[in-house]
Amino acid sequence: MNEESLVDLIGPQAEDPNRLIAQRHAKLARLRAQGPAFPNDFRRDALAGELHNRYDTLEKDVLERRAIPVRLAGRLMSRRIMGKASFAHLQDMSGRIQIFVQREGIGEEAYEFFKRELDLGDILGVSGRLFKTKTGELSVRCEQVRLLVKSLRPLPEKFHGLADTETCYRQRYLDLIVNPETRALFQMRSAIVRFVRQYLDARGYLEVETPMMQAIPGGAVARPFITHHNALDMPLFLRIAPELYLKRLVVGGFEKVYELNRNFRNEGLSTRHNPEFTMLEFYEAYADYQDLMDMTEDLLRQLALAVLGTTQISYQGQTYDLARPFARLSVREALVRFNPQLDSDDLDKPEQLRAFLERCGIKTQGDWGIGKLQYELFEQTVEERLLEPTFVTAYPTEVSPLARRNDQDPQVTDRFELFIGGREIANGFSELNDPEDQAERFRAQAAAKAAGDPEAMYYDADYIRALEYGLPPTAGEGIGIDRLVMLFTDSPSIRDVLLFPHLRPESKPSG
RNA sequence: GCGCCCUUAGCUCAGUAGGUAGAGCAUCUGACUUUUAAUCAGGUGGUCGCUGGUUCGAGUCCAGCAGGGCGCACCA
Repeated sequence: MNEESLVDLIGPQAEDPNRLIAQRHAKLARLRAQGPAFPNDFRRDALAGELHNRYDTLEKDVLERRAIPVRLAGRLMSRRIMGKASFAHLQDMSGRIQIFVQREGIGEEAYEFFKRELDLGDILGVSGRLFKTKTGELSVRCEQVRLLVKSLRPLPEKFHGLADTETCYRQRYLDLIVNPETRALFQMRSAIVRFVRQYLDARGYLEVETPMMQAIPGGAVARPFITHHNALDMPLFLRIAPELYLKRLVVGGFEKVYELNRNFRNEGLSTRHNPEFTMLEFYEAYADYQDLMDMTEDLLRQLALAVLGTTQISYQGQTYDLARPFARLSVREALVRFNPQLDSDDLDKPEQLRAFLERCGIKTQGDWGIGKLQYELFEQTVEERLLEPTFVTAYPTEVSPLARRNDQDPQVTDRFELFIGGREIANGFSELNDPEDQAERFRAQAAAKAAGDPEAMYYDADYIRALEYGLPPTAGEGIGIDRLVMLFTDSPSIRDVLLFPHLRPESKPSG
């Protein structure tokens, strides 16, 4: 092409510093000159993946005889031009299929257009008939090829794909176009979420939606995001958990409820933390934490079978078999087992326990009670070593402000956490439904907040009022969906399982 | 917030000892009617993240900044 006509056609865009983009702008300008450049009148009647499923096994000559007509649309992902015939691959939501374009088949003018004006990344609509090449690949012998959308930016390389992690996160659409593993991962995520919903629905649970914007953030120990409602001129908090609302619904008579949606916590980012993340919480009346452990074990087993086809899951080089019964042990047992130097009697002696923590290099605070000390020691010395699926039970009441006290030992709660691969996957407990006990624990939390702990809970008077009407004996549980997906997709970072993970803003979009 | 590492063509990556920028793919020109990382011949393409410093000379050495990755801390 000559440079004069290029500037005439498209003006300043011809000066795009990127020559590849400028060339495509020029092609689009020529297209505009001939009519609507972004048509929306092409209709397809087939998908690449479905055609493979149906016809890959059909004999070459049978396929040739039947001459099955198809209309397909998709993105041009590869192209091999050999004189008067060309092969290319179209990619749609279901996969890829090869198209065969001949001058003989679509006419001289259309073939020249195909050779001259199309680029990788363009979106095409084609019609033709199915056939198999001499190497046996199911393909479409095109009778028509239409350009539906001109792609103005070149795609990443066809062979290596897109490898730059930052670009994958910032421009996930590109990652999805060129990296089939990324597509597969997010399809897997969707399958996991779908299965979880079906599992709970089949057991009579009601899916509900409770407020994401709360006047009093509750249900977890974490810092909230704060926003402001203009008309009401009041602060609102993005929820850190739906827990207190879900239990209000159990008070209201929805005896099995769940919510699977986003929580927001104003804390650091890491390979395991994103400011917004997806949590499943479910509550069942007339059940206890033991019932939930059994159910969780079954859920994960069924889930693995459904989405992976096996109970064996591989995570970062380790294999775990979910078919084997999950280990169960108490916080106390775990502390003793993983801290052989620890005298188990010292677990109940604040001074000795604090000294032990300090010897382990764990910084303690003066207002920590025995429960907090035990919990910190557990987090620092046990959690990451719980590789095989393990339920840990009997968490200290001091660190479990919403959980029911154990009848034999009120210093601990009827609570469990599930660990797999050293990561917390689930947290559940028999719910505290004694309104007076709950009010007392809220007061302790509110005191801690007043004393400067930004993560301590607020006193939620309406929640206490709800409990005063009577919360049935109930068990509830939260499962971090992102971490579950990480586990099931062998992903080392939470960003790999979030379509659009949180990143600092780009200084200026480029490329 | 702290520590370590990374940033070179549209993409994937090289870049020696400080001496003025390379490959493959993509793109452009030409050849080619069953290719599939098509092939063959020829060409274009760079603010080496940004700013400053050292030096006769910096992609390379130093400092600051930005973005990213990993770890720590906080947390799920």
